[in-house]
This record gives sequence, structure tokens and C-alpha cells, in this order.
Amino acid sequence: MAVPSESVVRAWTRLERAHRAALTTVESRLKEAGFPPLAWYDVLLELESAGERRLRPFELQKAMLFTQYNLSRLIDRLEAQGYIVRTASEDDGRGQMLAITAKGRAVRRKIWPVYAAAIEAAVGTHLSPFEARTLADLLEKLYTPRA
Amino acid sequence: MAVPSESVVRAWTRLERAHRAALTTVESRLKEAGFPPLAWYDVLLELESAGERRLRPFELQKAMLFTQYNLSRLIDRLEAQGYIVRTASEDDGRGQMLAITAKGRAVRRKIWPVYAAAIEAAVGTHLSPFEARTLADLLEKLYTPRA
DNA sequence: TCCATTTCTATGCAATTGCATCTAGTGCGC
DNA sequence: GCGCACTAGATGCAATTGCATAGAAATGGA
Repeated sequence: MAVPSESVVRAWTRLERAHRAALTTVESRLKEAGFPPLAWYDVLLELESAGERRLRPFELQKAMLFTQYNLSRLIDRLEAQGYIVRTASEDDGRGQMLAITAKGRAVRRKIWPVYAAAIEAAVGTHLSPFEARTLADLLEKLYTPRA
Repeated sequence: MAVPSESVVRAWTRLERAHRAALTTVESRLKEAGFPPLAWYDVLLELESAGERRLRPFELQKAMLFTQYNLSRLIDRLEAQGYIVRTASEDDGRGQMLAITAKGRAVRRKIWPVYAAAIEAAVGTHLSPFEARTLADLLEKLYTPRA
């Protein structure tokens, strides 16, 4: 039961605050523009990046750190909107394969400018280029197994 | 509509991932130990730190970046458990003053060891002392108005 | 092969969150 | 001291999340 140092506690507290602040900015800009929540974009992007190689839900889950049940329902909603399609997996009877549709690609592309501007407002304007790189590097360490 | 640099986008993406990873660790450890969610602790700590000077809900809201309606209900729950008390504000007929109770202080104290260990696991073990300080400094910039 | 265990995904139900709006007070300009 | 915009906080209702568990298929032994 190791005790965290003062600066570790500060880092954690500020991670919460910073995340909440940035997320609020991003979500509210998306909403203002009439777009769905951020998570929709993230899934669409992930599927689009995967290209030909379709993804399984559990792969998405691992990559994006979503909970299983939330992802399951998010997929429902995305499918209901026609942004993605589910097809049964051939080699695993339990599973399914996910693919983005043309409609999904189109909406992702339309969202990007608004999302990009929000990211710039929430993060970019607060940091120098060097700071942004440093921050990205440090944050990565938090969710990758330590050496 | 400024476009964010590549590293700003990466910083944002990793902020999401890192936050989700750390939060999951922390919340699940609290739950395992039979404690209420993190937000409860945060409010109790804030009220305890305020000491004599009682806080108004809107002050908490600003400090912790909660939404108004969520905080309102969180206060309901904390009061229902007897961890805090609401009293009408003397100088503002609309408002109220919040104070932590002895019971609230006791539970906060009991939670801390578990919470501390979770912070160490989620953050401390991934960073050197220097990295932790750097991360804390950079994150702070994200929610303070830029110079 | 058979059984036990694990993996993958879905879902009923309760709790929480988000949204819009409401009430009550405050404070300012006139 | 009136009217009006604004602030503090609560709340009904819908959507989402969390939790526990189900069910179905794969996997790994004995």
C-alpha cells in the first residue's frame, strides 16, 4: 500500500480538472454544431483507420478503454443511425465484425473541423509546441505498462 | 477556426485515454473497498479544507468544474448520508452554506488510504518524481486562462 | 471426448447524467 | 422602489451509465 508523493497527488488532481475542462469545451462545441457526442467520432475514426481490416468490438474496447457494456450500446446507436454495420464473424461464432459505412465516413468528415477547432481551443491555445509534445509523452506513460 | 497541430491532437487523445485508465483504477478500488464514488471524496475534502469558512455550492462548482445540476444532486446524496449539512445563507436568500459533519470527516479519513494507494498505482508507478512534477505543471495550464 | 473455464457480447434494472426549465432572490439603472 | 436582467439552486424527464448476470461459443486439460 504505497503512499503517493505530493506531486503525484497533484498530477492526479490536475488530470481530473484538466480533463473535465477540456471535455466540457469539446462536447459543448460538438453539441452546438448539432453533432453527436465525442465517443461517436472516436469509434468512427478508429473503424475508418482500420480500413479493410474490420474490427471486433473487443478490439475497440481495448484500444479505447471503453467498458464492454457501454461500447455494446454505443455500437447499437451507431448502427441504428447507419454509420456502421455489424456482421457476424466467420471464424468466431460469438463475435462480430464492425465496419464504417459511407454515411459514417461522411459524418466523421463533417465533424472534424468542429472537433479540431475545439481541440485547439481546449488544448492548443494553452500550450507551446514543446509543451504539447511533452504532455503527450507523459500522458502516454499513464496507460502503458511501465518498463 | 484554428487547426490544432499534430502534437496537440495527440496530447488531447492521450489525455482522454490516460484519464479513463486512471479513473477506472481509482473508482474500482474505491468500490472494492465498499466506498462511495470519487466525487464524494472530492467534495468532502474541499469542504474540510475550507474549514470554518463554509462553502456555497456555486463555489464548489467553480473549483471542481462540476455541472450545476450534478452538484446539486451530489449534495443531496451527501446530505442524505449525513456527511454534510446545508444551512440557508444569511446574506443571500437564494443560497446555502455547506459544511462537512464529523461523520463526513470520519469517512473521508477512512477513504484516504485506499484512495492514496489507487493514485499511486494509477499515476505514481508510471512516472519519475520529475515527470510527475512536469505533468502536474502542464495539466494546470489546460484549465487556467492563458497568459 | 467431455467438462470446466474463459472469452465475447447482450441486457434488465437501478443509479446517474444531461437538458431544459422553473422558482426565488439579487442588484442595477432609472 | 420599479422593472429587468442576472445569479443561485432545484427538478421533471429522457438518455446514458454502471452493475450484475445471462447466454453462447471457444479453449484447455484430463
